[in-house]
Amino acid sequence: MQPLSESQEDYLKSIFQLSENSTRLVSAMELADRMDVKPASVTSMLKKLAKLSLIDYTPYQGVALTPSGKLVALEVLRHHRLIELFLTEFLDFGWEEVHEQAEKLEHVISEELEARMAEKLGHPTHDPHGDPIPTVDLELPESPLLANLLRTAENHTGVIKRVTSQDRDFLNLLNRLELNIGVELRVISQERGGVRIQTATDQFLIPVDMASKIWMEAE
Amino acid sequence: MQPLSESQEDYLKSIFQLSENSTRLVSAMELADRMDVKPASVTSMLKKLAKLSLIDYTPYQGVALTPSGKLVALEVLRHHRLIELFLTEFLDFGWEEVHEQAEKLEHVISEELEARMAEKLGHPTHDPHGDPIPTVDLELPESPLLANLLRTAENHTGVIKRVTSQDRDFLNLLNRLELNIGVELRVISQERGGVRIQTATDQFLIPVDMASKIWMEAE
DNA sequence: ATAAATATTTAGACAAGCCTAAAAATATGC
DNA sequence: GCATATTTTTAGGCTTGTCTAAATATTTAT
Repeated sequence: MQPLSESQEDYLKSIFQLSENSTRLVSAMELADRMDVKPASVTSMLKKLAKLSLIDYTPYQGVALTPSGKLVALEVLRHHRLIELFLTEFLDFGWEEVHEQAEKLEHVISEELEARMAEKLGHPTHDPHGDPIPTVDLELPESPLLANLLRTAENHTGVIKRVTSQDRDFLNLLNRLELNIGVELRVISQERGGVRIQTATDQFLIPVDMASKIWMEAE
Repeated sequence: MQPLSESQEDYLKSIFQLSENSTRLVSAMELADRMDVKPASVTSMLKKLAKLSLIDYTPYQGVALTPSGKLVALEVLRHHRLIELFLTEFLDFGWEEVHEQAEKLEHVISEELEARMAEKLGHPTHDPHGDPIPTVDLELPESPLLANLLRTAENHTGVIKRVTSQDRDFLNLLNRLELNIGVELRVISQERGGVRIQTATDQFLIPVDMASKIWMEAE
């Protein structure tokens, strides 16, 4: 198999992530939005990826990864997440800074460099945002079942396990609130405006759209 | 100034390196050879770089960097050499492995990542091959005067300070001969076939084309 | 069920960076 | 100094990945 372009890798990665939590097909619009590209561009790339048997593409219906397309996506994701963790662990970057760097680096690191980073990091299973890192065999590691903060029972105490956003401003906000991966908090109440929580030092009402990005270990 | 493409950066870096040890202009052929591209492609890129005021280009004569073109070249070179050193120091790569990785990474690391690597490395002045690393102000550090092994006096004892080749096979050969940066050797004799040297453990006749890549601190 | 709205695809264009082939300029050898 | 060889440029073409505008398909709402 010939090497894929960075753009092709990005499309496959996006298709994977858009379909990760469902079995439905991914639409052209979704891809266009996420990749910040016009729908017409998506269509033309989808035709190419289909010709390479990396996706199953039904015009007007949507797209799904084939097994080999999924492997490519997982490989890129492994690079991305190892890089993010490496940058935080060895170069003192904050979790809010590493996504942008990783977006570029993920396409240019060799398998050898991937392997060395994994080794130095002790073959980690999760990146600084709590996202699972595909194994060297390109399987997603078993993650404990997580529950969204919006669905965490009142009075339950738990630990933040994952934050599903790469938005710098949002992550910066969480930094200032000391709401990082591993932090323990208690849900005081679920309210129409969001989730009222108690941390070691403070009480906050976390607005719905913020809370929806925060995941706790399931009870 | 808008961001340059990887290709443009590569051209500027090559022009810099081809003209580093002389004041003469760089020819299109030289560039085509070094960049593994046809001369016609060089011409068309030179026109673009000239329009951006990154080079002074006289058709049929050759090309030289302008001050701003030189800054770009030094920036890329700084990235390249910091990356090489980082890979050897922190990820256990050999000096023969790092050039290829750095060729790709040099174009995609942020200024922030450059700064963190420099800091972790203690603001180094030379890379694993003994090549000088441009400072953060984009000036080449003062290097002690070096003498080519071919021009090192018989019976002189000195230390290998620089190897001006990135060829994997050549560097691998030097590894097996234990002829690395910092190794002390004595020149037994300059011969028509090369340089006969004495290391801690062995005697070798280093062929001319190998010796010409090896540099010793000047006497 | 059909009209209106939305999503998708097609058609055609463009920029970058490469190519080949041919023309033009420069350099070399006798 | 002229003929030949070499180098460089021009002209035109190709691929990748994007775009806009228009055509077509699908979905939604009445």
